[in-house]
Order: sequence, then structure tokens, then C-alpha cells
Amino acid sequence: MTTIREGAYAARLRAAGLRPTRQRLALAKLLLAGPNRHVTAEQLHREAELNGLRVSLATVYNTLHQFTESQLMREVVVEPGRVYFDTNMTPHHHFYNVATGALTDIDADSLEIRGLPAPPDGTAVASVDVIVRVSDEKRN
Amino acid sequence: MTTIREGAYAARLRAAGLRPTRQRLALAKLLLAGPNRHVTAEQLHREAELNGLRVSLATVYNTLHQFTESQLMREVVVEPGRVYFDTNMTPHHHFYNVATGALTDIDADSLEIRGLPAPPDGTAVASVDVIVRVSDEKRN
DNA sequence: TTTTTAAATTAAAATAATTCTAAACCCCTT
DNA sequence: AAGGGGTTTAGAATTATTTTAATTTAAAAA
Repeated sequence: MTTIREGAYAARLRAAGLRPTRQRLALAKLLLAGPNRHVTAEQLHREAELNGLRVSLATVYNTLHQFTESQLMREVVVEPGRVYFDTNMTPHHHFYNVATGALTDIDADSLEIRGLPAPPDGTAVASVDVIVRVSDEKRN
Repeated sequence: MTTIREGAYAARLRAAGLRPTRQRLALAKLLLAGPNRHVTAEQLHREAELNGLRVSLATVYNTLHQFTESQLMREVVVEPGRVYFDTNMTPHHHFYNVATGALTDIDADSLEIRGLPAPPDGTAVASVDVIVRVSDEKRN
């Protein structure tokens, strides 16, 4: 027992095989406290600095990717050059507002996909991502 | 009747409001002759040069985007930094082999999506993209 | 506790994909 | 044949991300 008491986030990082460093802990708190979030690396970096954490953008990228590998988050690509990191790890899909960039979750349970053909020879399905692109309806 | 006879590709470009220039015609032939294709800008650029067309990468990008706007093609984003241009304009989805980068079409008619919730307030569904990620099954 | 070791962080440079710029060019009409 | 405006181009610029190499820090060993 080297440490008397260990925070819940430190424990989660350890469980994922990641050393609970200052910056990882701070980012984990920003990301994983409260409701699910969709953030870009740039957004999270700005947010961290606003909260007084001195952290480089490279570290934010590293950390987001490590969290993704460790299944603490997932990545969502909606457009060229637009990648979100998503803290919602339950199976789900997304609405993507092409005008505002806003992502909204769609619970996987509410969606049923039937008739999916067999995948190409020698391959197996790893995951299914549905992105429903939406736009402001006033238009037209 | 300014021109006696006009190639089929020139006519298609005109119909899309694009002047049938040498490079646009050549790229259109590469893309739209034969079966449907999934290409990156870089691939098409290399292919054009192999076929003796002197064309800059910027023009390939411009042309692919113009073709996309004109509904001659569509764009498919599968991963950060990986954009394919797809000549199949019938409604369809994709298998994406994460190991090889290969895209395979899934006819939209074969797929049925039920239970899609209402889109966020003030928005209307523009399109639905399904990407089924597959990997080599030998693994494991 | 101090030392050691390996991992993590950083600034800065590098890379990759794409877009912009401004000049040269060419398609089309007259 | 000539002129005008869209088109093409090389190269610079931009954006997003990754790498590098040096420094710092956390965890283990002494």
C-alpha cells in the first residue's frame, strides 16, 4: 500500500495500464466527469488551459488516443478533418448537423439494421457506424 | 448547334455546368468509364500521370470536388485523413476493411434501418451513411 | 528516503492532406 | 483571329496531426 487513498480516476487509469500523471488525471476529470461529451483535441486543449492546466496539444492528442485504445472513449469521423472523441462507450450512432457540427447520440438499441450482407471473404464485422447527416429544416 | 458532334463525357460535363476542358474530360473518362470506383485524390493523380495526362494535384482535388457538387460522384470519409471519392451514385453504404483500406459497396436496398429517432429540433435528415468496419478474420 | 529506470511530457520540427494565390493558359463566343 | 472569363498550375500556405529528441516525472529498487 504505497498510497493511502487513490482517486477514482487514478484507479481507472491504472486499470487501463496508464500511469496517472497530472495531465492525464486532469484530462480524465474534464472528460469523464458529468455527462457524455463529444470533443475535438483542440477544444479539450483550450478547455484544459482555461482550467489552469498547463498541457501541450501533443499531450492532448496522445492522451485522447491512449484513452481511445483503452476503451475509455471512442473516435467519430464525420468529415474530412473533423474528428470527435466521444466519451459515450455504450453502443450508439450519431446525428451530425452539417451546419453547426453538433453531434447527437442515437442509442443503438433504438435502431435496428436488417439485411446486412455477408462481409467480404476473409473478413469479419468489427463494428457498424451509422451517421445521420441533418441540416436546418427552415431551408427550402 | 455550335459543335457537330460532342463526346458523351463532354455532354455530361456541360449538363453539370462545367466546361469540358482537357483535364476534366480525361479525369471523367478515367473515373466514369467502366465499373464504379473508389479513389483518393492522390491515386487518381498518379493514375492520370501514368496515362500521359499532365495534371496538377490541385486540379485533381478541384475536379473531384466539382464532380461531387455536380452529383457525378460522392465523398466517403472512413478515417481521419482518409477520404474516398465514389463514382457509385445509387444509394448505398460501405464495408471498410481497416487493414487494407478497401471499400466495398452495400446496396441500400438490401439494408433496412428501423427505429431511427426523430432528428434534433429544427433539423431534417439529409442522408444516412452506414460504414461497416471489417477486419481479417484469421486474427484471434 | 534516495537512486534508478522507464514512461510521459514538451517545444519544435516534420509530415500529410488539402487549399489558396496569382500568373499563365485555353475554351468559347463574337 | 481576338478577347474575356473560367481553368490550370506551381508553389506557398494552412490545418490537423505526428514525430523527435531532450527534459521531467512516476513507480520500482536499493
